[in-house]
Amino acid sequence: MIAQVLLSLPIDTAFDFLVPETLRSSIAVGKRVRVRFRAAERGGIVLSLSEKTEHVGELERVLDVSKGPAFSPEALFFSVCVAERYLAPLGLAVNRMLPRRASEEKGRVFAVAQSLGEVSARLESLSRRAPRQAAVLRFFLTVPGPASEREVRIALGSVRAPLEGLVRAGLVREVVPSPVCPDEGATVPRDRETCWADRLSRSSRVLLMGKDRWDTYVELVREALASGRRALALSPEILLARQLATHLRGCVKSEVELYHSASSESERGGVWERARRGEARVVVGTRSALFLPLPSLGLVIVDEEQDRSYKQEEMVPHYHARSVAFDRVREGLVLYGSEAPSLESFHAAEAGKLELARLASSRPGQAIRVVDLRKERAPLSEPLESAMEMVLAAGRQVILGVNLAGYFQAVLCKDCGRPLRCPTCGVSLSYRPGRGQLSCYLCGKVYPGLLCGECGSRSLRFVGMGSERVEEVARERFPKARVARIDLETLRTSGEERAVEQLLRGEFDILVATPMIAKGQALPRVGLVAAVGIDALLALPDFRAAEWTYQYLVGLAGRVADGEAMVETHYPEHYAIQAAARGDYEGFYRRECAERRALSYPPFSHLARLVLLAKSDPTGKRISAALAAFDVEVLGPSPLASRAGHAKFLLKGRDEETVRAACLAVRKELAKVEVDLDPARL
DNA sequence: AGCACGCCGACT
DNA sequence: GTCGGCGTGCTC
Repeated sequence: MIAQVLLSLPIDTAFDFLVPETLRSSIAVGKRVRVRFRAAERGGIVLSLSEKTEHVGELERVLDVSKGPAFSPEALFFSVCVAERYLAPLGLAVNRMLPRRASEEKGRVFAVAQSLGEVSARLESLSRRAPRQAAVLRFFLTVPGPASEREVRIALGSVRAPLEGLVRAGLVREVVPSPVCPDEGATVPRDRETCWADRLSRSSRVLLMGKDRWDTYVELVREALASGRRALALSPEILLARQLATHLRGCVKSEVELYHSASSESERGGVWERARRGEARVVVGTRSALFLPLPSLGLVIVDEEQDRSYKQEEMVPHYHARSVAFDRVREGLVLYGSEAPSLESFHAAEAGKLELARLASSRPGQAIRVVDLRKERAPLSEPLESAMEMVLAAGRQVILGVNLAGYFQAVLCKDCGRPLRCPTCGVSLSYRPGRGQLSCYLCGKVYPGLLCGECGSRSLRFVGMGSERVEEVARERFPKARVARIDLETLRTSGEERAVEQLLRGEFDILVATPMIAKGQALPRVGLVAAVGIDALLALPDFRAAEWTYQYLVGLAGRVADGEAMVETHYPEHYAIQAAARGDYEGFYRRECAERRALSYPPFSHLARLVLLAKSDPTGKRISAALAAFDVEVLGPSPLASRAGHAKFLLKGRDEETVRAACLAVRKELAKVEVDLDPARL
């Protein structure tokens, strides 16, 4: 027997290895194996098994078959398709999707059996009476979803007795994976105008527009479970995934698993294996959850489908979860949800590639009041300040959405005019007023001395409003209000859990937040949201800047259920702001389509972004020459801000296939070229 | 990836 | 003359 193995190397080809007699019963397609390759031991994944080999010469033998997480053949096939579609080296890409370790889940699995309120109420008395039980209970509160006895034991030592005690007290219950779906027979409302049951049974792709989409998700998940199939819901980021998982847990009887990149390797491995064994029926996660080996998957939800986080930028494969989700299920429903869809998706709906469904029950879009900053002071204009006063006086909350973290949005050199950037990250430097120094918020590097890195000038201009500065201004103007701030930095220091808790419990009067706040459910105690400093977003050098602006404003306004939304801008006439103010998606869509069509940008073309790393071709001559044979428009080479000395190209082509072929030709000509098909930003 | 091989520029 | 950079090819 011979195994074709994809090694975790940046290579496309699989290599043949001999399967020894002793491993024949344990080896299978999708399993992780160890092999000897080039006199070193390496890991790999079994792509296929056969009796023959094309290889001339001796074959090495498979050394070991892992007992840890493995692909199902179907999930492996999907992963290979994604890697190929995005021109990623198969070996690396596929190996990356499979978690390395799984918590050895021998033994029983338990979960909290009562509501959070009930548990916390009982926790206090338990702490005095039975401290071990209290410790175990606290452990369950810190982990998302159920935990095995072994996991608890690793954290707390021997826990057999306290666990039994908690089960007797009814606070914790054992989770028994049953072959029968627990939601079978659950009543499903069928009086909706759209009959989702039909859509689940055949293959459909739907774009669902509107607010309050979570009710529909619940209905669909129940429906999928009732027909004995699995459901997967994707969120653009961990925070939202966690909230959606909590919501679903309260609504469906099945366990809801959470899967994302911040979970530990063994947690991910645990979910992966429960998925493969068919025990995980509902999974909520970020984009990587798409590769879970869920058998008979009947429903994939892509919530906030317009979000850029669905694109994997930092690692290969540079896949777009929204695009590949389309092909994740054969028989079943892929549902894209958004209140302000991406142009690509709405265009697909117009072209008949997606069915369009609108939530009739949905509340109308929140109107947004536009404040003209040419007549008002920033960041807190007079209309905004008086609205804040009223809302605060009524005991309700205010959210100020700022586009950038840090103090100022940029520091410019007065002499050479350039914005000061971090040489390694390419992003604008932030100014720390307390310490009087410049630092990079991405890598954290501090640049001593207030001077321009390019020309050495000491005369600098500080422009725009970062979240820290807005926070400071808010504190000055409203000294009695509790002012909180959420951005990457506060999340890092306080931990996500606490930040979200604080947000939901509402321990603030004024919350200053970066765009991460501009998605998710409405917050009941919020009476006013305001977009402050939106102009920097509108001015971004990316053809999607207007789309992002529209989506940001709609998302931010969506956080207020009953109250007011405002936007401050120097450019109130801009169509993105005007359309967002009216809640007029289609008005925005038509206008934006005209812009995109004129310059043939997506959805009227397909793009690829090439980054030239080879030193032998610094001007990109060879690339330009290789591209000449293809029907693609080539923009560039242009210098890459994030990596000094490198150049980038942008390719535009009529269809994805043409662009991919052109990229392939470039890589054949010059190996050291990074290819990003379908980039989410330029 | 990591290593061997082979090709051209500046150096004890 | 070579040392060494980098680009290319190969690995079961």
